[in-house]
Amino acid sequence: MALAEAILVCLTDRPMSGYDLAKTFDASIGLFWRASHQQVYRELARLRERNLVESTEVEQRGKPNRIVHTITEAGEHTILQWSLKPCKMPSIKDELLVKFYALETVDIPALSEQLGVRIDQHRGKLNVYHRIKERFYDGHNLSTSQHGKLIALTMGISNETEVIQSLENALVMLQDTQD
Amino acid sequence: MALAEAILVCLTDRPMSGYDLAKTFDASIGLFWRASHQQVYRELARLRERNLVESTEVEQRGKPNRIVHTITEAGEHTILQWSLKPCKMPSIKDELLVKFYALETVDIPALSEQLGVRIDQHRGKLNVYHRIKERFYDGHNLSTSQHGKLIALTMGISNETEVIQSLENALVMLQDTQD
DNA sequence: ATGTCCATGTAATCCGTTACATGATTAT
DNA sequence: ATAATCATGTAACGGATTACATGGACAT
Repeated sequence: MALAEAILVCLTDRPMSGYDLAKTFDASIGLFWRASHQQVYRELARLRERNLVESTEVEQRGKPNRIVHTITEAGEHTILQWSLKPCKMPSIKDELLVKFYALETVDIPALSEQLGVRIDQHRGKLNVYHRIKERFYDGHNLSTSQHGKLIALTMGISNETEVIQSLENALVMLQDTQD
Repeated sequence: MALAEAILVCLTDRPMSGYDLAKTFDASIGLFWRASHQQVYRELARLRERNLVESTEVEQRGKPNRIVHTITEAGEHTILQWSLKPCKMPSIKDELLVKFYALETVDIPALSEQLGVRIDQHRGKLNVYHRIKERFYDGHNLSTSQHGKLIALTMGISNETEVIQSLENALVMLQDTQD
């Protein structure tokens, strides 16, 4: 149940609407924890019930009103308690690897193509990481929170770099099979 | 809905009981797709309804009877069709990275410890990969299916190796923060 | 005209986890 | 004695995905 905590973490930065949060889960923190807008709205309702966030409606002209959520002290306490508990290993579910596992039963040209697509997706992610790093975290005198984000980003970059290499290698190995 | 396909893939190797499959999802194919025994049993019931597997009870002495599931032609056709469709990107959910993202609000000694635990878990996985590779896939003249499994395993090994390195690096960066 | 952005949600379904339940055999 | 292994499942709950729904503003 770490979606609750991930949302609270985002709100330590600044108060946000559900819409803002959904976008955040599509970009920055979304690099480490994915969530759809439906999940975000549902979880926000729960957080409000548990008094971990406070919500106020803000009127806007020409646009729908926003409901802005602010973390409470109880919310910050929840994050600290959560930070003391051990983390689960991320659970692996990768169809592409299952297809390699089943190479005999699978269409190999189709798999090659899917490998290519996957490589492009990881290249895209790597580019995003690089751009974020250059824009926000390349200066000196980083705050603690910036430093943490930089560490996470650094892990993301080296991981994507490695994944791209090993997918490219797999593509070569796969083409060797076809001859 | 790739659990169905992952089960079918396992059954292309040989007919298996739910218990066998659960163990397989805890080891070999479980390196790329995790599933609990409850999931396996529920999905097997569905596969039987869709006529993608056939199930027969085998009597045993001194042990509970086994229900052995065999893939049908329709089941093999399902795998082939599935192999033509694009793969989803694996969805990322890593609490540890979220904690780095929230470094300001988090207990740093606790996070350090959790990093250590995580590093050990990945070292364990890497050892398992190496042992499997040495035992089963280090000879020559591999069949197509063995070749596919070797490719998947090779990706697993280089990924784990890289993850361990970047977690160790993160530990150093975290200790620099504390001074 | 068409589509995208803003902003909120509900409903249905499916997937995943945790706990419960049974009961004999074999190893320490 | 105690625990692990073999072997099957059910039940309850919670998390995630997909589709549906609304409606104005603004750009092409």
